[in-house]
Amino acid sequence: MARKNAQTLEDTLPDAPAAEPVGTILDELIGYALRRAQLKVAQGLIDELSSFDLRPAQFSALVVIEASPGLMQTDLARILAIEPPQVVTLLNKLEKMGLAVRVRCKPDKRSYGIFLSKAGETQLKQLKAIVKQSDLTATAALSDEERAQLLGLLQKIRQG
Amino acid sequence: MARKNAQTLEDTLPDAPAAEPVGTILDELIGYALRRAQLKVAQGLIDELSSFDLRPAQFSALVVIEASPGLMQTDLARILAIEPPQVVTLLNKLEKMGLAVRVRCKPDKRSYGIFLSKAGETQLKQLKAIVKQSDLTATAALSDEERAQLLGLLQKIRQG
DNA sequence: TATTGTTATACTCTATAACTATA
DNA sequence: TATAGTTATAGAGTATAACAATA
Repeated sequence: MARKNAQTLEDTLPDAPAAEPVGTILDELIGYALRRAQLKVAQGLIDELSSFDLRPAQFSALVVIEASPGLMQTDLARILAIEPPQVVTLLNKLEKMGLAVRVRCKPDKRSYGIFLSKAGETQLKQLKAIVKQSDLTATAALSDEERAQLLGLLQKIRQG
Repeated sequence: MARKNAQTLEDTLPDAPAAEPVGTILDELIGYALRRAQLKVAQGLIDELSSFDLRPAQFSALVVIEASPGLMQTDLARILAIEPPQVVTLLNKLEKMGLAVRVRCKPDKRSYGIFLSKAGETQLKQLKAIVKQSDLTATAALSDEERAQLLGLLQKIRQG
């Protein structure tokens, strides 16, 4: 099936296209390997979270809010490395779902404190278990030691 | 700077939000670490390629075409894990830039053979050096041995 | 009937500029 | 004047359905 072209113009062609770009510079690029691995892991997560009508970024936001209750939207934007307008959309969704709330309670009346609702706290407990399991499933080819290694290497890149 | 909220409603709050989601489940998720690392590496690459009016996917396509000259658009879609309509847009751009050509030369008259132009081959040589350097720069925090380790782990995930 | 390439379309993500209300 | 949040908008990336030409 993979041998049906390149008979006419070039008959000195290397080989039929493989299912993956093997033997090219792409194999040596961390960036390309990152993209392909991230795509795969993210897809599993997206599938899992879709049952809850949530996206990965929304889950991350819930986690960050739980860890820093009362934080401002600018904080959330900075921590998640997204832009303030994206935080607005994201929080509107979480508020509409009853998982988080904006509370106008700061000395600075321009800002809100962001908190999880009781329902949000409960939901997040369940979500964390599901997301952790999804992460393990997507990386089932790795041993626990390899996972720890990988986390360390990725964090070096992020901080370096 | 990181200590200016949470004085009113909750004074028993943990701590001011850090610059990164440290101490949460996000730190344990391969998926999250992948996303953040990929974002950083990709940004450097995008910046480098923008001088050539190219996107990362277009560079990848040039590499795959060089490795399998004469391949069909369906092959390219499968190898790069993108959808056929995206291949159309991508190839239109590469043809317009004079880097690649569609040649109607197959026994199957529905398909095209895709080839690099002479200019494309020349350009790609230069691009490969630049992209490789960008990849090394983005992962400057890693040793050569760590890079090889990381590549191996990422490919395990992709294939697993 | 199935496949190659294409068009049209839509939905998400991302980024920026401009507005408001506070400071 | 500067900042927090918001709105509007536009550009990519991604996915699907439907079509024309060919098999």
